[in-house]
Amino acid sequence: MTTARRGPGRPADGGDRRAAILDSALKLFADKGYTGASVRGIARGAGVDPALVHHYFGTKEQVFVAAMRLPVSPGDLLPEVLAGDPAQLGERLVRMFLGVWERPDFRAPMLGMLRSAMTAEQGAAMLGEFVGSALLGRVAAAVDGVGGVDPLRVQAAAAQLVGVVILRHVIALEPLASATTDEIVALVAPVVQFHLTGSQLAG
Amino acid sequence: MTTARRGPGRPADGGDRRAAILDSALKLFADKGYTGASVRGIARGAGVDPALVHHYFGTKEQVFVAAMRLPVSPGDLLPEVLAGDPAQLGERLVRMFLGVWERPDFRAPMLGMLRSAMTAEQGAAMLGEFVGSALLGRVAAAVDGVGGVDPLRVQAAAAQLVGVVILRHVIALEPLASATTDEIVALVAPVVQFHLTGSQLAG
DNA sequence: GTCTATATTCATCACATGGTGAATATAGCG
DNA sequence: CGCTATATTCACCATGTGATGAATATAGAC
Repeated sequence: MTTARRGPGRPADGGDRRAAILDSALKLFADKGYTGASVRGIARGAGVDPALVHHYFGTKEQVFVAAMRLPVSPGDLLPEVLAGDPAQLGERLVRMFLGVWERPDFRAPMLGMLRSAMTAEQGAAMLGEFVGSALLGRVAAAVDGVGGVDPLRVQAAAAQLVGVVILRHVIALEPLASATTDEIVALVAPVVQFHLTGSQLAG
Repeated sequence: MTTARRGPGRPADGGDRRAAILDSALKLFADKGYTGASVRGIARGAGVDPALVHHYFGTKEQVFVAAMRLPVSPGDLLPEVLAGDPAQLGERLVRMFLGVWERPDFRAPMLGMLRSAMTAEQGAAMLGEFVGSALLGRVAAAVDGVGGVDPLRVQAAAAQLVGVVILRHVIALEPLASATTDEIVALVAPVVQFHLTGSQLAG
């Protein structure tokens, strides 16, 4: 029996170590944020020497940006939401937002960025600026045709959504954490619609 | 000139080192969360040897609980909010909540707890349980007299408030971060009222 | 004035962190 | 075959971390 080699040198089996490292990094960054996750922990999770992490990605920061790549740029999802009857804008937005957070390939990196933004004060600014201009700005501009909406109103809508995600996916507060998407849409879509368009809100 | 002593032994001047440590700890925990703040950093901020921190408080965790003490228990503020015309419940709640976050003696510890809860997964559970049962539960029970409100609705209201605080005080997203309390109340109070009582919401 | 309690620092431990450079083994090309 | 590029680990380094125990100086009680 040829016992599995363990030591320096290229191994005979070509398991994809690089992918394993990315997986492990993704999970750890999502769970503990940037500072909470360690290169050694990532390596351990991938069953690999810490130096290999540096070999592939360079610095820890580069591991982070590599692991946080989203499968689709968030901005690319917006047109689909913004097109259509403005009276259902709120619902479409909430549905897309919650849906994206249900997909593991989105949720993990977004959790990582969110958790990191809460601590690494520099990351907070970056994320804030991105979300603020790249996403909220486009929503604001698209809502009203010409004038757009008061940015404060858009941010109030964003706050409602961010709050739901934090209570649901970070704090895991019950029953919110186990509610269905439809239940949450029913509660939150009218609020978002109200914030964005000032519509009446029926209970 | 009697140069200020520097070295071991009790100093002649009796500056309140203990309070200085608590101050420094509060600021650091608020800025960086539990794991991000270090005992050495706290000591440095207080102009003091790290061992003195341990001398006074024992472990880092005990420093944390000592520093996170709020001037008033949040539950004690609730009765004032819950009493009065139910039609203005949302506004009273939002006003109190935002007001509390403007007071530095509240904001610093709450930021510390929030930032820590986002990382130290154990802290998230604790905070979630406390907020969930001690606060939201009482609001839910008080709103409708007998039956109370669907907890999901209460948590949707909480999400709106939490989201505002995070965008305003953690991410510091403009213009939300610089908006006046009254502006935010105008936007958010109707939403909270809607969530809690299902009232109509006029734009 | 002596004695004890307390405030403060120093020296140190054991361990984790991010990172580097060299060693070693395999793959793949000529 | 030989040569080079690559994958992988090993052995370190400098620094930061929470924590402990001893040393030293003052305060306050008797």
